[in-house]
Amino acid sequence: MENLKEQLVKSITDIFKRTFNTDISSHELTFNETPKNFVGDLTLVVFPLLKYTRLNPEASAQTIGKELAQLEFVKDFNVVKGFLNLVISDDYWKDYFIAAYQNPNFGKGKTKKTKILIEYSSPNTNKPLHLGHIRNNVLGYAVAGVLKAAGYQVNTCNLVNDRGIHICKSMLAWQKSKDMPTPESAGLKGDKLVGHFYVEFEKLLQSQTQPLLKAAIQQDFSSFQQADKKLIEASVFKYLQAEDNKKEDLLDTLKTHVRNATPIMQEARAMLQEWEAGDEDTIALWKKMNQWVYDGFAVTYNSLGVNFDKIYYESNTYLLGKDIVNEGLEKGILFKKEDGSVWIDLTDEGLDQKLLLRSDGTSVYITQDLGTADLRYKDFAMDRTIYVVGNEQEYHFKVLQLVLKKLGRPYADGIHHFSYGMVDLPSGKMKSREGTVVDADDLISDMIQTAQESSEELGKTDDFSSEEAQNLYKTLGLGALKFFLLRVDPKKRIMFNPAESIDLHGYTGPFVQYSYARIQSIYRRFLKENHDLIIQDIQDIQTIEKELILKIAQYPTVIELAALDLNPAKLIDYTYELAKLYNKFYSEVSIFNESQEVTHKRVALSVLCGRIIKDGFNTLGIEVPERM
RNA sequence: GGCCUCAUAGUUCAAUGGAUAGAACGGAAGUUUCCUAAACUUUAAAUGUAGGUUCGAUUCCUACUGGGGCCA
Repeated sequence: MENLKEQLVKSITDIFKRTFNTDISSHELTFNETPKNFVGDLTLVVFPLLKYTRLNPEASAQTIGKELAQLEFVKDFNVVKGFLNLVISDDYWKDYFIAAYQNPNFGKGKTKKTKILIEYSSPNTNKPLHLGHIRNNVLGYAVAGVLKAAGYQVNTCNLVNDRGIHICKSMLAWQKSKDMPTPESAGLKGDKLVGHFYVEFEKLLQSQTQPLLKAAIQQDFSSFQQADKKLIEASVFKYLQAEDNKKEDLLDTLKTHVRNATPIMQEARAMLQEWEAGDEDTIALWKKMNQWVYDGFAVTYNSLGVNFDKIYYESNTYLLGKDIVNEGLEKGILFKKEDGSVWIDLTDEGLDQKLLLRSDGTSVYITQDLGTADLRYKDFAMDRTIYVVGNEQEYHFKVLQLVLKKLGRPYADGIHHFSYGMVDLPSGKMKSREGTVVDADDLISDMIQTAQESSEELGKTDDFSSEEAQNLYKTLGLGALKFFLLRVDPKKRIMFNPAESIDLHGYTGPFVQYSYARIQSIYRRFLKENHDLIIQDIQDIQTIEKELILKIAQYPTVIELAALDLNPAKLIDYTYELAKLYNKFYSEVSIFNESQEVTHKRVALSVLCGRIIKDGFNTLGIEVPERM
């Protein structure tokens, strides 16, 4: 198909040079697939070329069409308004099909030198993974797969946020618990156990905040420490004086200040300082609890089938970030305020001033990201870095890239924030405090369960061994889940309704998987009755077969475009269209009980469709079943 | 307050500025002596409002309305 378009572009450029005496560039030529209701395979849009032809649309199209009809593979053409529809000869499609069938790398892009590093997943270690993380992981894996398929040199990494106040909160709550349980003693996955104590901390914090807040609003500040008093007094004053419509926001601010002033928060901050100072007991506890979390994450990652070439830990990179901040100060790119905090001024870039190091010298998120960025470049020397991170952090990444640019980092221009939309519930955003978070492990097992119920109801697995059946349920359940997450444009938000389980019919993973299983069934039967598949003596191709070949011919372009746009949804959509068209083919024609030539041709066509479905799905991290 | 983003059938999603806006679910009506009916066929149903740019706008620009987010 690409080849075909290239040849057409070349011919048309020639025609314009010869007939109209102008040079036109290839990007002025737009080819579309001819819509169903018109005759043809490919359509050239002539409107943009009128300025060169100085003829009306019909005449222009006619002129070009007559010339193109000279080409061997252009069988016929017709003109409708400004659209030139080209009919490509059946021989061309037949040859294309045979070549594609014989090419084991069909669809793959040419090997490219560009090295790309993709960071995805990047969890915090204080809570278990939820549906939002699943979207991140599935997208990260799929983007990596698509880029590999397009020929890039791809590595993946995971940056684990393993240090900070949030971890200390879980640690502190655990210490305060009566029995200080382990995952074994509690019978819980490690990440769930640590997450449980994070929630416990929040409860404790809440119980300390409420009375203090009440007192503060009644202007009783006796329980606050001297250091907090000023800020809270001011905050209360503002709140009491505000007009009604601003009260809610100001109350939130006040609440935050009060939360920070509670004894429990002070304890947590003290623990973080001990950690940073390298206190042995604190470090030991931190290591123990993080290990529980990693063991838990490993289970979830394994179910999802994702993996990484390298895992970075912020505890190893945050100090590097501080060095970089110092470097920036020396170079005069950053500046220090009176209180000792370090900032960058980005007002010239249309942003504002941004904090890079707190007055007490502790690092903020971006400090660590600077350190990680340098370290990664040492490790991979990549041309492009793709950060798979939610769109709530767009501002953060703008700043990160600008800071690195100002510091003259060679990799700064290659940074790309792959900004994906949040997963929303009908009630709005997932909020852990309100208990509306959809847990990753729960959702995965729900999906597998749903697939099992559906399969059993249809009696599909009656003759399966129990291991085979379990594998199928997993393939289908995860296929449905991943397809559901990948089918939407990554930039857009996804709506997930926990009350309805993810569909297994229609525009879904199992639909495509079903087509694949059918194809395998056909191929198995064919192999029982035949030795070799002979495609050399194909005579002619029927309409539905040609439709399939045209769809097949789009595959390389789809891979290329999906990589260019970093959009796996394009590949998802394509696999669905191919499967749908195959199902139509399957119901319209019979494959066996035909002449040998026809049977071989249709089996080969089936096998090629199956190969593309499998290849496309595997690229996206989705499995296909041999039977279902 | 400043900045970013989204708005398409009842619902969830598509549509490099191109022809009569596609799918899926849900609704209505059909298909099984034949390779897997988790399928196939037919059918009803949508571009938030008002302007502008263009041969042509769901797409680009401006304002408005209504969601979501970020910064302090």
